[in-house]
Formats: sequence, C-alpha cells, structure tokens
Amino acid sequence: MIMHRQMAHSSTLNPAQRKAVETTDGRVLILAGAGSGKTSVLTHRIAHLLSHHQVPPQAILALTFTNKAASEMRHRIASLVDSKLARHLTLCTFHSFCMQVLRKEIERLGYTSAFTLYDEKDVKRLVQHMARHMLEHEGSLPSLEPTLAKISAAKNRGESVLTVGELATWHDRFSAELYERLQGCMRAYNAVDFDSLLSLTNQLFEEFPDVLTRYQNRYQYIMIDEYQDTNPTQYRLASLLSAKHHNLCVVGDDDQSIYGWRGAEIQHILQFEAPSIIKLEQNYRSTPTILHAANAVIRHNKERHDKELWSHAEPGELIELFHAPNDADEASAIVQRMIKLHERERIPWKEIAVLYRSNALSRPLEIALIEAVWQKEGQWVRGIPYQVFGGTELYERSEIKDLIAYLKTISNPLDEEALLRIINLPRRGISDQTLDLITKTNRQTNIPLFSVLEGLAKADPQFDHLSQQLSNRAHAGIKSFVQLLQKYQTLFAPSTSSPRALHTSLKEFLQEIDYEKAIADDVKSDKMRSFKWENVLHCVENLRNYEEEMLEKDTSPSLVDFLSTTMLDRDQWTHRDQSFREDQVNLMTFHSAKGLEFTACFLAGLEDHIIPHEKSLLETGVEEERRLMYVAITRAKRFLYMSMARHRKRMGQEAESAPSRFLFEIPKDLIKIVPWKIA
DNA sequence: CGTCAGCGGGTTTTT
DNA sequence: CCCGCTGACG
Repeated sequence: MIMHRQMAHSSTLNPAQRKAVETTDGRVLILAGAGSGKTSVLTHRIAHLLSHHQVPPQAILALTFTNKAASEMRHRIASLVDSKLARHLTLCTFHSFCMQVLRKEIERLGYTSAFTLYDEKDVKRLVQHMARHMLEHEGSLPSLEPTLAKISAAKNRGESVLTVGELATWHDRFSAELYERLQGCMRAYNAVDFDSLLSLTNQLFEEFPDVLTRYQNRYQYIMIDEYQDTNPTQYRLASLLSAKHHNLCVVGDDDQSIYGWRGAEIQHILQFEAPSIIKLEQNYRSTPTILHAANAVIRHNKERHDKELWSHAEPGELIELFHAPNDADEASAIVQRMIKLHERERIPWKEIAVLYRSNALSRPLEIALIEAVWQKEGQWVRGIPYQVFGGTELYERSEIKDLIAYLKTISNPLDEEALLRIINLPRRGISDQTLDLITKTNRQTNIPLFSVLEGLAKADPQFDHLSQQLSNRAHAGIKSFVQLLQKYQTLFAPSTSSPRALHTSLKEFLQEIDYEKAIADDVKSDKMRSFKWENVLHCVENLRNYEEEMLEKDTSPSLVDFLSTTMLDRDQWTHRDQSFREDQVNLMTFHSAKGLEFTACFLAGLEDHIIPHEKSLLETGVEEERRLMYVAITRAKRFLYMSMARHRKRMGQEAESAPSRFLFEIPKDLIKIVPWKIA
C-alpha cells in the first residue's frame, strides 16, 4: 500500500494536485484555476479511486458539461489504468446520464421509452404553433421572445409553472398558459427537451424513492466537472444522488463562470460547503506576464473565492495593445502581426486564435485573412487558412432536420412535431388544408395524429366524416405515407429475427422516398444540390459509425438510441472527419474559447459596449463580463495582443467607441502600447 | 405550392 | 445596415 502511494502516474503532480487526488471521501471542493491541470487531477483522482482504493468502476459517476470533456477524460483514464476498468465508468455529460436513466425508467412518469428528444429549435417551433392556435381569433401574434425567455428561465430553475410577477399582465398570463400547454403537448407527443431531460430525472427520483435508492447505492463516488456552470436542476440532481454516500467532489473555477445568462448559478460553487477546499493555483499554460494581467483584472470582482494564478516560468513578452481607426484596420493590423508571428516566431497557424465577444465581429477578420499576402516556403501566397467556430452547423441544415424528423416519426409516431414536418415531404398531395381538417379531428377527439392517419388509410368507419371531406389525392397520399412509415417501423424495429443493419434500412428508405430527387426538386443550383446530398450521406455514415461503435461495445444498436446520441453529441456532425487538426487560424467567441489554449491570442474589439456588453451589464452584470475577459486572457500561452477600433459600425450607424473599462484594470507595466500600423 | 416584399431585431451556446 | 421570418400573392 505504502509503495503504491508513489505510483509512477501520480509522481508528476504538484502538492495541491496530489492532495486533490488523494482526498477521496466526503464533500470536496477543488478550485481549479485556468490552466492549473484540472483534467489531470480529475483523471488521476478517478484512477486513484480505482487502483488504490479498489473502488469498482460501476460505483463511480463523473459528470461533465460537454462530450468532449467526457471523452477526453475517459481516454486519459484508460491510459492510467486497465482500460477495461475505464470502460465501466459512468463518465458522461449530465444530459446523457439523464438520458440513460430515463430510457430505463421514464415509463413511471407516463412516457414510453421510445420518447424523442427535442432541441431548442424544435421547442420553439412547437411554441409558435401552439401560440398561433391559442390566438387564432386574434389578429396578429405577440412577439414570442419574452415568453420563450420566461419559459426557458423557469426550466433552468426546474419549475414547471410560471409564477412571474404574480401573473400581473396579460402577457404573463399568456406565457404561463402557454408553458402549461407546452408541457401537456410534449407529454402527448412523447417528447422531452434538453432541460426536461434533467428535470424529469429529478422528478423521477423525487417521486419514486426506490429508483433513487438504486442509483444512490450504486454511485459511491460522484464527481462534477465545471461546477461553476451548474444550474439549479443540475445542482438538485447532484444533491439527490450524493445524499447517501456523501462522497461528492466538485471541480471548477468561479472566475470562469460565464454561463449565468443560461441559468448557471455561480452561487453553487461559491457556497459549496466542504471540509476540504483545495485550490489549484499553479498555472502551466501562460507566461507570468499574462497571468499577472489576468489576476489584476479578476481581482476587481467581489463575488469570488480568493485565489491567484502563479507560474515558475520566465516573465515572457509584454502584452501588445493597439488602437486602430476602424474595424477593418484593426483586422488587418491583427493579420499583419499574425504573419509576423508565423514567419519569424514559427508559430503554426493552428496555434493562433482571434477571440472576440460576439460573432458579428468576425466579418472584418475573415476578410483580412482572405486578402492577406504572406510567404509560404518562399512563395508569395494570398489568404491565410482559417476556421470560424460556431457558424451554421450541419445538424441545423434543413435536409438533415427533415431526415431526422423522418427517423423520429418512425421511432415515435406520437411525435407530431416531427410528423407534421415530413408528412408532405417529398410532396405527396397532402396540402395544408387537408392537414387542417385532420388536425382538427385529432384535437377534438384527442386521438393521436398518426392514429387518425392510420384510421383514414384503412377506411376505419370512425373517420368516415373526415374522410368524406378529403380529396382523392389526399387519400392516396395519406395511404402511401402510412404504409411507408409502417414498413420502416418494422424494418428499423430492434431485434427482429433477421438482424439487419440500420444503415442498410436507412439507405433503402432514402431510395424508396427518392430523397435525392426531393432535394434536387427543391434546390436551384447544382452546387447546393450535391452539397445537400453529401450531408445526407454523411448522416448515413454517422449511423454506420454508430452501429460499429455499438457492436464494439457489445451493445445492441437501435434507432431510438442513435437519434438521442446524435442529438446529444453535435460534435460528430462538425469535427469528425474534417479539418480539426489542420493548420488553420482559429476564430471564435470568448465563450467558445473556454477550455482551449493557443500559443498566441488576439483579443479583438475590446471596447466598452462590446466587452462589457451593454446589454449584458443589465442582465448578468459587470462581474460576469469581467470573468469573460479573464477567460479570454487566460487562453494565451506566450503571446497576447489586445486591440480595439476607434470607429465601428453599430446597428448600421458608424459610431465612436471607448476602450473597454477592463483594459484600465491591467497594470501599465505589463502592456506595451504600439501603433496599429506595423513598422 | 413557391416567391417576394415588408417587418422586426441584432450577445454569449452546450446539451 | 443586414439578416431571417411571416404573410400575402401569383
């Protein structure tokens, strides 16, 4: 045992890290500053539990916010311990954990285990439909933005009713009514959204103590990553699960809490009661100059745990700050310096990032990158390779959404939102008018839409009245639609006698509905056509990959599971095959940069109104904006540039802007103010 | 069923 | 100013 304490794998840890790894029991708070080796600590801690305390992997639960974090941790653990052990850990996002629980237990709450998952857009669409239906006698719809905001805030708090302002205004009452109906509707559709994935799990645990006890007994050790980002529902879940063994270890950094506007509660990490509070303050990422600047800025916040990043390294370069006349000049000045870094300091493009507060600021930068002229292996070339994070993603594309809607309808015919999306796609003569008639019957009788369609298809006398009102064309369309769905419900059904690959069925399905032609009919340009079709094929490829993965894991693949995995892991759509490791400059928001690091960072548009964002000042307050600035600064390893423009177009108008107030919080001796034009 | 004009809105985003 | 959505019209 004593020999094991000096196990090779933990010998690289510093004393604070080691303490964090070895404090296994009870409530533990690990305050992990930016770049302090948080992932290392978490993975070593889990490895330590497994190999040193012989905790079975099934008894460990580690929850993260992103799939990326979960899979990175799993890989790193697998390199520390027997990979068989690593495989049996429950290490996943909050959402996929709840998905797993609900797939097994949701029938207690009146859903079926084939429930489908809605994303925000799906919910929004549904809310719009419902609002239109509720107010069909009114002239025009009120703006749904405030309603959606209220509903989303309530969901984040795990509240199933709106009690905003005692429902004083008409709009409040309307929102409350809509929220109530929305939940009824989701239930009827057998659909769950991202937020209710969490709140339903809590509800399940609260209403069925026997279920809770099972999970409490199983998970002796619970760890939560990025604890500063937990919202009340996640907090509740952690409390429920850890209430038996009380071995709850939370890891995070209050200074990096930047998701308050999405319901995250910084108070959770500020007020976490624990006998052991461990601070990781030694930074392995940035130069002391950069760290001093970051510390100086964040010191101005009141709501925080006291801590300060430090490093043994050489002080490093000063932070360069420049003020350009306008945004285009700022962008080209950034690109000029970037070329210098690449050519003189040999910094690869992928080690360079430009970070900005909001996506709208990326335009001028892209233009400057495209127009840039530089020397590649002695040749003059035009254009620096770059990638912008967070554009319109593949999964948002209509051809994919339509295809997914088809698969949702096949696996859960109660999902009327999905059904209505594809009922006339490709066109099969079911017009809006026809649909109106059918949905009216569906609403009046409370018979699910798909059952009405089935009834019509087999001429069930119950629907004679409705049937008479429909055209022959509509009849034919409905009949073929119902047959199509029934056929593929069987083909995609799990564990039929002849095990058939899902992607084979999908290919056959695409052929049968002639989706390629449907896309071709819909789109003018050839380029767009092939692009869309490629996206569809990519989707088939995803399904095939999924099936392979499942077979490797000895789990049986299913359409339902594929759909939820797909919805819960959007990375598979973006960074799977393409370019992730390519040598490209990175453009992204401060928010998306969290967790990443680059040798050189350019922080662009550091102007008051942009950072701190004036709208955000009113909502989440100046401290969250300061944390955002802190996150941005701490992304840089060696070179940090800060810049702003004196004039910038704002809402169409040219306007003057002032330097960000946060710049004045950085000690002058860390900054070198340089002319924007490079000599 | 598809196209176009007029209108509102414009911060951050993962699951 | 530029975008996306809605609703009216062909």
